[in-house]
Amino acid sequence: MSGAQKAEIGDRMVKRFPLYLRVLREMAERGEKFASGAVVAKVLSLDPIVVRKDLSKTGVRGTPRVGFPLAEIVSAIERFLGWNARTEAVLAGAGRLGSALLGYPGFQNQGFKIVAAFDANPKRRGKIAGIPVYPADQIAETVRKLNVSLGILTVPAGQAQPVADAMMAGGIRGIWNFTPAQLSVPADVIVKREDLAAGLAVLSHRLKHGEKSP
Amino acid sequence: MSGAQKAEIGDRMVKRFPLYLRVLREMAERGEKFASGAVVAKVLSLDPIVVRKDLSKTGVRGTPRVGFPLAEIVSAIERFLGWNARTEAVLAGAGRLGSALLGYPGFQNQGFKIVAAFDANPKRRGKIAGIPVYPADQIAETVRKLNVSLGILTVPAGQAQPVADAMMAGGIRGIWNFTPAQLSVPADVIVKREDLAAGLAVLSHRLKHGEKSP
DNA sequence: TAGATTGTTAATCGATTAACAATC
DNA sequence: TAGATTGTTAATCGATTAACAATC
Repeated sequence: MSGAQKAEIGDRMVKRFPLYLRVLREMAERGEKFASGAVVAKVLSLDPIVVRKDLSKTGVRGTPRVGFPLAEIVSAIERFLGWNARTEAVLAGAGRLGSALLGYPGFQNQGFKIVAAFDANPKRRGKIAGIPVYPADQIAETVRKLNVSLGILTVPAGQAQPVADAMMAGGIRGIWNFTPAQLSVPADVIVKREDLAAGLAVLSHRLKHGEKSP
Repeated sequence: MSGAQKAEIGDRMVKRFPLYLRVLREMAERGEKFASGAVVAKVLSLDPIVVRKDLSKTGVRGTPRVGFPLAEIVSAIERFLGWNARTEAVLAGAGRLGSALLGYPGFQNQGFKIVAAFDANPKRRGKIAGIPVYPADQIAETVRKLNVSLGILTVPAGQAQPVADAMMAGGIRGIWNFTPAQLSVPADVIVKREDLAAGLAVLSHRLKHGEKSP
């Protein structure tokens, strides 16, 4: 309530930053040097006040009538998200969804790289999209050896907890959970659930009850 | 402010219903007849007040010390989400992510079925997971013929708008957009964006700034 | 009955929106 | 200068949390 830039940063805000980053990087690629929050807001159909306020959280100051210095604001957002340093991850469950993530090219824009995968099924061993797939019983050991802090779960729901346990035994600190399972983890491990059903629920509820998009 | 059950229903609430549904269905399968909000809350690590309040929105009344009648509450939630009737969908872009969705078995629990897919690449024609893949130039025509109201976009970002346009030309009313593209659609078409980058942003921001999971 | 659980009203909290002065 | 845009403070809104009476 007194320090430099207090005011908590909520998930809603954090989720908008990748949008800003994408637009701002595009503008930088086009050779522009400054970006006004107003333009970014228009492109993303957001309220300019929101954009202004969010961008101010990066610490970068804009200049009226001109906007924010592009190079600065881009790298400030990358720092803010932790996307400046490359984060390495492992993935467990090289099924359909797992393979899709292994081959997803967008991750490199997000300072994010999957360095190893695991699967219980011997048929899925070898390499997928250039990433080696190891047996599931090597998770803890490999995670420790590679010193990876982030794990992706794309295993069947029933396997989620034991596989998460193995990852944590290897020293994983964050889990991106694509299964519907409710994980139990110690307080210092961060879990982010990615819930397809939730998105579908919002869509079908709106479709049914005739609401408009936001 | 006066009618039966007013009080707007927000996205946050809607997103919780699939969680309830999963837990409640499991309990029903185990042969139980009643479910207390308290138990559901515990299983999902939610505040019991939230669960109580959400469930009351279905219109089903619980009885103190006993809970909610399972069969009733399950079908009320299904109705609420529009998952009682089967919703048919088409998918455009049968790449890695598209194929993963085509093969995703969980959709049938969600009253949701993909009946056709499209891809510009002739190599991807035929059937994937039993679902026929047609040329991309047949989108509008096929959507109209099958009378489908929901479309899934897993095409490259650059294709998103024209493909969405084709879907809408065929009469699509809701679009589940897995691309980072910002779609422009008429007011009566509902778009739900599924944003992997947003989830990753929340996770990496927490990992970086050492916050705890909620 | 006693105790657990529901349903509902009120209080708190956080995020969005509005308003406006500062500034280039 | 005039006008657009930033930065910030205040007002509004919605969601969560707390409190408690009702009831089985």
